[in-house]
Amino acid sequence: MSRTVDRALSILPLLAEGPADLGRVADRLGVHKSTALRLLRTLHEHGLVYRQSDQRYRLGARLFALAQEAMESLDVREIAHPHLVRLNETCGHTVHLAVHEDGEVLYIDKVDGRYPVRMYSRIGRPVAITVAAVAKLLLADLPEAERRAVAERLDYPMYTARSTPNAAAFLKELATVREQGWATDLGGHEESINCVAAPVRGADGRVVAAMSVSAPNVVVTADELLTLLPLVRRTADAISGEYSGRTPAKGTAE
Amino acid sequence: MSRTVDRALSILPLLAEGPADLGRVADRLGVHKSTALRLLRTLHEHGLVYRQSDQRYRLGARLFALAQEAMESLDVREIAHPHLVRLNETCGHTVHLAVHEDGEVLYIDKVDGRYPVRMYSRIGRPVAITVAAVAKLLLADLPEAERRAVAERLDYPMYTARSTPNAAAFLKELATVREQGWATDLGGHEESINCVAAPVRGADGRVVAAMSVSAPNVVVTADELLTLLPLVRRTADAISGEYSGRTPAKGTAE
DNA sequence: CAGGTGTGTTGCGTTCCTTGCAATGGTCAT
DNA sequence: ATGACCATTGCAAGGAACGCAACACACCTG
Repeated sequence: MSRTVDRALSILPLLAEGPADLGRVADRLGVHKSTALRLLRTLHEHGLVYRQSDQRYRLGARLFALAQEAMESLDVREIAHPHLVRLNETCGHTVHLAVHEDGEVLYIDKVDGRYPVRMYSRIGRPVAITVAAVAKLLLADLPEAERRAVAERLDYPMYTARSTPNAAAFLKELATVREQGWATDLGGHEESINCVAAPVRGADGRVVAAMSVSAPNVVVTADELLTLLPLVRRTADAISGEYSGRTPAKGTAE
Repeated sequence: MSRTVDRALSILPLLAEGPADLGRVADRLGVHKSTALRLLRTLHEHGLVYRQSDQRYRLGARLFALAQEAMESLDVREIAHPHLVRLNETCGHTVHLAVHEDGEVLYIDKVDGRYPVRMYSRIGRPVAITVAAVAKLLLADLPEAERRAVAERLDYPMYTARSTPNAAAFLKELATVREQGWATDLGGHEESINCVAAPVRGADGRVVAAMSVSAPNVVVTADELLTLLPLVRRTADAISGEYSGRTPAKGTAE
């Protein structure tokens, strides 16, 4: 909507790929160097980009601080965290918490399990939206029309043979998930990794977040992992209760 | 330098304080609502702000992803992490890693200790720059003129009775730190917490990062903590060696 | 139900800011 | 020294962002 701002902001993802010098930024933006320079300077003044000693530009410090503050204002995360830790201590597996935002699903918390899980998941990173159990839960809760719109818009990469192949299959899966109130990902992202997930709901019953437990095949089979479902659901419900103000949170004085 | 971009970027810290509606944003920026709307829309398109269900604006998802990627491109962090973990396992205390950027010092990694340390430190958060041991090391390495300039510009909040009171005292402390090649914070931030820190240096000898070990008085006295200094320095040196490419990093296959 | 107040949103003319060019200044090789 | 390459500056012209005012909409309130 605003060309100048639009260009300036386009610099950020560009720099996220790695440091770049002025010429490179100008080229990638398709603008004159002097233009790029002024944009970079403005970004620099706000601390969003940093000029390293070799004069190239990098993403800057303020970005961390902003992300940090944004993260903290997500109160689901604060509330859920101790529950995730407890669940992790009980079952030993990796636990994730994710939210939906503007057609993206992203992890906002993670507690690593005992067993190394080769998962490409990091806090703040977008989720493999077509296959992840948490994504299914979050999207399944959208109103019919929006769900359909999102499903049509997505790509369906075949990470494995069991990945969701297309929009139709995805919508069908979402219907199931919506029905049963929980979701799984059985080797749909990484061949050897299974997940089971449950929704966190707000006071109005809408799904505000989703949590999952992930474990590699070599440690527990999919069937064994499914036996954890009741525990996962109970944990999610506990978070829901606390989040919607029904349960008064015990001993979480921070 | 670019008014439009400048205004747009000013919205981000504003929203970091918490969600705000259009009117509020316009007021705080000192612009007309229609202007604020266009800026917010542009930010929204780039995913930097998110419009929540009550129509108010919040910081958005892309911010996390960007911060995440920025973090990953900091290769000191990658290299240092296993060393921090090892150090933490050895001594059991909380370990921090910090860098300097444009007059700010911020934590880029942290490994929590066994003993709960009531420290207001988070990854991505600015450090209490006038008292933190890591900050002293990073600033002590600046050229004389710049060091002086930064010192004059700072505020000197008295967190405790032992906080650095003013620029003169700070510069004196920096001189000492520069001389001895390590730094401490003995109750200068939190009455009951002591830290000891050592610098990580690049191939050219300049300080690129600093790491510290922090522990509460009730667990170890300041004197006891100081006995860890050789270990901390050795760890920092190991990171330095690996970072500057002298030591080939052992068994860190990702 | 009419009328008011608080929103967010749109169209448009004017102005000022952004743009790209060309020229300058620096730095590093050869 | 010389040339290549990069960042940086001043400037004139064109376009885009600005603020205004009017509209749309929801929510109270009498």
